[in-house]
Amino acid sequence: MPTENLDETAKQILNAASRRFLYYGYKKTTMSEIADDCNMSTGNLYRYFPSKLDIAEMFVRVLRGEQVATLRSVVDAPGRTPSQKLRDFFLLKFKIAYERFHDKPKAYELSSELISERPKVALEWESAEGRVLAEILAEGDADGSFAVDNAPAMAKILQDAGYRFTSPAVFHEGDYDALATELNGVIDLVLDGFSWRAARHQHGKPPANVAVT
Amino acid sequence: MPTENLDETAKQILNAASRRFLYYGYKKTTMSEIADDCNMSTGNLYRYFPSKLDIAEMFVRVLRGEQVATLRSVVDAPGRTPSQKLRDFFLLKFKIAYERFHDKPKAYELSSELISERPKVALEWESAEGRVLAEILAEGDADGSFAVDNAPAMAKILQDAGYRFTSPAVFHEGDYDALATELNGVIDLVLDGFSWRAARHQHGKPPANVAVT
DNA sequence: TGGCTGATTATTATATAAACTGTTCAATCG
DNA sequence: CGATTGAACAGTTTATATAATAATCAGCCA
Repeated sequence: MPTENLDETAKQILNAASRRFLYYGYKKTTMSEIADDCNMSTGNLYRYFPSKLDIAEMFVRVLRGEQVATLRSVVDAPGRTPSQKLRDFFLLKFKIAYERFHDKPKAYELSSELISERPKVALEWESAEGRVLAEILAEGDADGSFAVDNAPAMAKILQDAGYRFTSPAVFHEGDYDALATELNGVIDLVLDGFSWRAARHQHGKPPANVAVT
Repeated sequence: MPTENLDETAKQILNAASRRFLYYGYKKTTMSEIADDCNMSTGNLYRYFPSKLDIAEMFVRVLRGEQVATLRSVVDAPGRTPSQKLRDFFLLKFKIAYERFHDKPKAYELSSELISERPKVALEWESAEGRVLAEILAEGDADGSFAVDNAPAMAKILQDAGYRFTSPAVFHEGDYDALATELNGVIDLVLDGFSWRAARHQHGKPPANVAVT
C-alpha cells in the first residue's frame, strides 16, 4: 500500500486533497483550501509533502494501487484456466479504464497532468501490471497451455497488443460494446498463438514464427 | 489521387499552403500569406476552397494517400509470403509513423488538429489501410497459411493489436529499436495464432479460442 | 526543541484591451 | 457577365495589467 509509511497527518492531508481533486480537479484546488480542510496552515502542508504535485502523485499512486489490486484478484480467481484469466485480465483492465475515463473525468485529467511531469510514475504502474500479467503467463506455462519462456517480456508484448483498449485517448471513438468485441478478437488470436506454441513445444520443436526479414 | 478533380489554380493554392503548413504549421500560416504566394486576393481563395481547414484537409489527404500507396507496395511485392507481407506491412507502417513524427513535426501537428475537427477523415484513412491489410489476409487465406473467414473484421483486429506502434502520442516513451523489437514480438504471436487456425482448419475443426466468459 | 504559523515572494493564472485573421460581399475588372 | 478584388465584419489570438497561488522562512508556540 502506498500510504503505509505515511504519518497520520499526511493521510489527513491526502484525504482532503483527494476529495477536492476528484470534485474540482488538480488545478482548481488550492493549497490553502487543503490547509483549511485540515485546520492547519499552508506552510505546514510542506512539512508532509514537498509540493502540491507530490500530493497529486500520492493520490494517483493510491488509485493505481487499487487498480492493480483489482487486476491481481483475477490471478487468484479459483476455477479459471490461465487462458480465461488472460481474457479476464484484459477485459477487466479495459472496463476499469473505460469507466474511470467516463465517470471520473477529473481523476483521468489529473493522471494525465501528473504523467506529463512525472513520466516514471506511468512506467512504474505499467510494470506493476506487467508483473500481474507475467504471473498468469507463468501459470499457463506451468500447466502446459502457453509455452512462455520469458514471462516479463511476453507480458510487455501483450500489453502492447492491448494498448488500444487501455489508452483513454481514443475511447471517444467507439462505444463500449464495439471495443469489447474487438478486444475479444485480439485475445482470441493471442490465445491461438499460445496454443500453437504449446503444441510445438510438446513436439520438441522451436516456435514457428520468428522475426527474420 | 485526391488532387485529381482539382482546378489548376486550386493545385497552386494547395502547393503554396502545403509549403507553409510544413514549415510554419497550420495556425501560423495566414490566408493572406497563401494569397500573396499565389499573387491573388484572399477572397479569391474561397472560390477554390470553402475554408482554410479544407485546404488543410486536402493537404493531409495527399500525405495519407502517399502513405497508403507505400503500404500497398507491400502487397504487390513479389516473392514474399503472406506472413512476410503482414510483418512488412506493420514494420513499414511503424517506420512511416515514427519518422514522420520525428522529422516532420509540423505535419503531425497539422494532422492532429485536423482530426480533432474532422474525425471522419481519420476513419477514412484507417479503413483505407484496413483494405490493404485485408488483401494480405485474403491472400494468406487463399494459400492456406491463414484461415481468415472475415478479412475486413480481422484487419480491424490486427490494426487494434498494432495500435501501440502507430499512435505517435506515445513515441517519445521508447526509442525506435526497442519498439520495433516489441512489434516483432506481437507479429510473431499473431502469426502463430494464424498458424494454429490454419492447422485447425485443415482438420475440419472450429477455431480453438472463442470469446465465452 | 520540534512542530507550526502566516506574512512575504516569486511564479502562475486570469481578466481586459488591442491587434490580427478567417470569411464575406458589394464593387470592380476584363 | 463571370471572375476577381479588398475593405468591412465577426471571431479569435496575442499582449498587458491585474489578481491569485505555490512555496518559503523568520518567528511563534507548546
